[in-house]
Amino acid sequence: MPELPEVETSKRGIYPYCLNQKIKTIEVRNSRLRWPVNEDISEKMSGQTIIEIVRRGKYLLLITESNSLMIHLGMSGSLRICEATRPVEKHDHVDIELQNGKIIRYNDPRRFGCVMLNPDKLNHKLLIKLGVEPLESEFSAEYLYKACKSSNQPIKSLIMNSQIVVGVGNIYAQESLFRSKIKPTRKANGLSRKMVADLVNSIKQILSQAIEAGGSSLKDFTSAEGKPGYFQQTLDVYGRSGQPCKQCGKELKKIIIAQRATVFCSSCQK
DNA sequence: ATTGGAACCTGGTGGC
DNA sequence: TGCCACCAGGTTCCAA
Repeated sequence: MPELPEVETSKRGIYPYCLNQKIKTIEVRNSRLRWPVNEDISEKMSGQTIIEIVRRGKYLLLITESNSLMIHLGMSGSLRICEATRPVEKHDHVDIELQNGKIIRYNDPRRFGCVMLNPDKLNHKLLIKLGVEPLESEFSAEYLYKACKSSNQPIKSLIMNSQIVVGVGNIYAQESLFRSKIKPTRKANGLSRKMVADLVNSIKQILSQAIEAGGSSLKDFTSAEGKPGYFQQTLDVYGRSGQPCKQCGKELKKIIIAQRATVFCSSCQK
């Protein structure tokens, strides 16, 4: 369940192995991802050096002199660094082989992610309309308050809208609303400045903590498991429907907002 | 224009 | 044990 922290952790995990490395070749075993992997991806990227690695929202860009590889982990994707001799496992769809003998291996059971050739770098169609980064200073109380004022949507839908702010998925939307004591169904335009400010702080806090937790598991990034461990962090509401609220003990409720399960405390969250 | 829902896909779980 | 329905998750796109 990759949210922004897992993508950031993946970036940090592969960074030391592929910065300034030349791409030898790209092997595509299954090109049928969210968008088909470009047929000429290996041809276009072979021999190019990765000069920069950028995360934008949940997209990861391996930037070379003339192109970039745009990777999204979707809902079940993961990256790992491994040796060329490592046996291929189920759902290992793409290998980016580097000159130093390492492989960046993309695995994605549900194939909702993508590996795309992108000649536009940050100007790609899918990136251009993304909202602000939640951990940057542009994501401020004023910014979100302004967005809220013009929206009649439930606040949960608004913070999950990537055109407003990127990287807040279903888990952290629920957690940040709990932490800032806001009911997920509240209309965005009905929130006070104070509530919005609290929400912004909660989102920043929770994402930073999750990245930290993921970072602490980075030593395992190349291990057999290959998965960042951010999800081990304790969650207050996500997936805890029917269990007692950690604040007040009342039973947590589950509702559906925009087809997404949403757990909250009807007593703590107003 | 804004919002709601469908679609993509697989693995895991719970019910019978 | 098998089979089936259902759910989870992120994002785009099409339809009210």
